[in-house]
Amino acid sequence: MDHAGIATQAKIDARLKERGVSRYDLGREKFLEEAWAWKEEYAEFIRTQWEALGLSVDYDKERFTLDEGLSEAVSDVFIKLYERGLIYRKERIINWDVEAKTALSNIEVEHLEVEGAFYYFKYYLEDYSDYILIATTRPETMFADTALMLHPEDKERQHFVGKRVFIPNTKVAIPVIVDDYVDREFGTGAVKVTPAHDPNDFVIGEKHGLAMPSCMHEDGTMNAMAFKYEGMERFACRKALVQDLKEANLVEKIENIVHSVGHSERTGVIVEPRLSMQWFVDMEPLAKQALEQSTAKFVPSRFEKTFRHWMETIQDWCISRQLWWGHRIPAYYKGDEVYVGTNPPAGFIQDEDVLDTWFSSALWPFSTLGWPEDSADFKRYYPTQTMVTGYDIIFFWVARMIFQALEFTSQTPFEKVLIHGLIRDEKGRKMSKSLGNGVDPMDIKAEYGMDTLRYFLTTNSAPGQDLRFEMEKVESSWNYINKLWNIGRFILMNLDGMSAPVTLDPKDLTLENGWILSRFESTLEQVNRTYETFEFAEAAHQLYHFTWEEFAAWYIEVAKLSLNGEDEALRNQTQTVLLQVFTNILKCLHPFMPFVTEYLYLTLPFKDAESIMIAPWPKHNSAYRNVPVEKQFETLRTIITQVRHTRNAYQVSPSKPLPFILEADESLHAFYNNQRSTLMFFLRAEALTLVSSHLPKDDEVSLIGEGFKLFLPLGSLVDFEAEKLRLNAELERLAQEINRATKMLENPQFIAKAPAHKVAEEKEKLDAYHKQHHAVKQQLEKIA
RNA sequence: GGAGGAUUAGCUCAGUGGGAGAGCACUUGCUUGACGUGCAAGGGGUCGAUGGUUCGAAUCCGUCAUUCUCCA
Repeated sequence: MDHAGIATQAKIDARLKERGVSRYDLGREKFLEEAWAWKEEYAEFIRTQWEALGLSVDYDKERFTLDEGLSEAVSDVFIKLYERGLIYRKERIINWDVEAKTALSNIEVEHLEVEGAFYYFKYYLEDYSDYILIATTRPETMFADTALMLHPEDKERQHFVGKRVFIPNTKVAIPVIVDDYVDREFGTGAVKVTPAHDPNDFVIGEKHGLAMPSCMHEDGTMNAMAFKYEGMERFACRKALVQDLKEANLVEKIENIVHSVGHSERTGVIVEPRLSMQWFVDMEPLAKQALEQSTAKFVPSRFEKTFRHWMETIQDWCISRQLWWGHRIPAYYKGDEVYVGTNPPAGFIQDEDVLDTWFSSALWPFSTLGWPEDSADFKRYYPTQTMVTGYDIIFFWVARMIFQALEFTSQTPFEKVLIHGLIRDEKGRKMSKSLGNGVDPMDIKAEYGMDTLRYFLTTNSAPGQDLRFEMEKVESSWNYINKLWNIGRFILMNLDGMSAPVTLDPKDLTLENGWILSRFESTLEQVNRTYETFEFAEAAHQLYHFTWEEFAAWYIEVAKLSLNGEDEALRNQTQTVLLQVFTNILKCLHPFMPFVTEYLYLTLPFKDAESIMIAPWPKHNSAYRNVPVEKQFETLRTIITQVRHTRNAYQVSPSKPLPFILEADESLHAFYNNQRSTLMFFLRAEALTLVSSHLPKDDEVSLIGEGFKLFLPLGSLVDFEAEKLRLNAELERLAQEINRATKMLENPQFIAKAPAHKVAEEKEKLDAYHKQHHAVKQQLEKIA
């Protein structure tokens, strides 16, 4: 956890306000006591959430950025950077948050388009003989103007140079100077210089040795320089001032514009550029080093560009904050003397300010492991493997961790950076407090359980892509978990008479047992591969499909026959397969839904560990891979599906027993006889006649596939003409397929350039299509 | 001004060189001994437009359009 300097201090200030006191009444020491109490309270709250989320982290290694060890690391790094000349203290224009009353770094400022105006004011010469027109968007800063500036080649207005003009409606006169910094094309071609209120003007001010007064207090109200406006809030002052100048006929015009204005990411207020003394990190050498030496691999890789571009255009980092909650800067002053270190000489007083929270977060990968001590954890775990965070945190955290790690440990702190998207609301909007469209994970937990939320989040997110919160998908996740639950229930209800798992010899497996074990092998392969590459949604999709469409919809249904049968050996084999495959599914799903998988795992008998959390990951067993068996089972599936389809199309009840005639090559009769009971059950057959050739009749529907022709005597239900149309349509479809494959295979370029296995694949397909086409054609001829 | 996403079924989104996929919604049927939170069978898409690379492009490259985000 980090100490979230500004946010936390704001919370505590608010709490104190309720009690009618301010932090200044309390004093720094008492205030920090309050802050620590607040921290303890919220840390406990966060821990409760980690637990609720089922985070499988090493809870013993919890750290806090203000812990003693981490604080030492911060101090150490500050001092070393100072000694290396990479930290300096200077007066600069920084981004000032008038509400939090502290400096911010550049990236804590959010630029928003807002409606504003260009105000054109008249700056009269001291003798009122003429005036210079100046356009400004921030009238209220004019009291701190210290010069007007013209371009050296501005011939028309050369007579102003060297004279003085009045700040409008005041008796304050400022000089007119020249500098080719002025853009003659922009605005009125003349600018006012307000060094303490604008970064560009500050540079000019330094160059020309101008005074740098500020006309505002730190809370954004006007000071004595603003005369009658003293004490007014800056924007109230702007309004009153413009009104007064209008009345004094000092406003030429007002042009409404939309422009980009910096807002504090912390408090939302408009940031005030303010001249003040702050500590900075000199970024150029650190950024250069990071760009040259970082070996961190971003996933998805395009974020590497984001990182590099930011590093290439980086500005110095303002690290001091005018707060009490944080790491106090280890710098001490006595008059003009500065001491940076841990043992200040007598009479030196420590800097009042603290460091940016991110300054300490940047050290996280190594400070949490005991650095700067050469600790056992540091030796063992550093550098780390994977950093996981959102793309909005790349600048704040990832980039800073990388350059600090390279500077202080000479290593990239992690191998990979996994970047995820943000969760948006149902309408695709960013969740925010002001819109009130946030979703509390604990609400979802209360209604659907945490597994549902986790599964929804992980399976609906593509790498680096935002995710829309959708209740339908949450429900769909919940349905899936319910399905798993019911599968578990079914298995438990069907383990009667099982004393122990039996050895599964691939040679002795029933067709369905061989099929599901083979299918699990290829599923596991995909799951392992996609987990490795962080494609979690893909891994989950594979498991979802396997669980629902293959294991539940087909395997379990077929397995019911042996489970309810008389053959004990067969039953035990099936029970073992059921248990083995289901346990493996649970293990593979455990990272997505830890709670329900653990519960089901513990409920099952013959488990291989005390908890699924420490159970071994499913192992590959290539002996189970069996492509011929998969093909055979596919044939059964095709036959059953086609019959179901036909019943549906002819509106024959799914349960009405029918006689079937199955025509197949002699070589396949053994197989079909073997599967006779399965076929008869799923076809709801009153009879199944196996023949080598069959002469079809008018009242039969014929279903033709690879390796079979199936005839259903549906009697008067059969519309002879409709059947012909259907078969012709089938013929047409097959002809198209043949055409496509033939064209490919006749293309010499394809044969020459395509990979051999693709060519072989197409040949196989073409072969199969030819056979089916022939069979359907024959059928049509026979019935015609 | 610079950079990067997105554009695929009615909706929300995956897929990223070899015959268009999911969830939800929709249509038809089902008191099937785990599950109606379900079961079975379906319908629905010239993958934003255009040019190119390739034997082959939704997928790679160029241009344009619409839209979102980040940086300045």
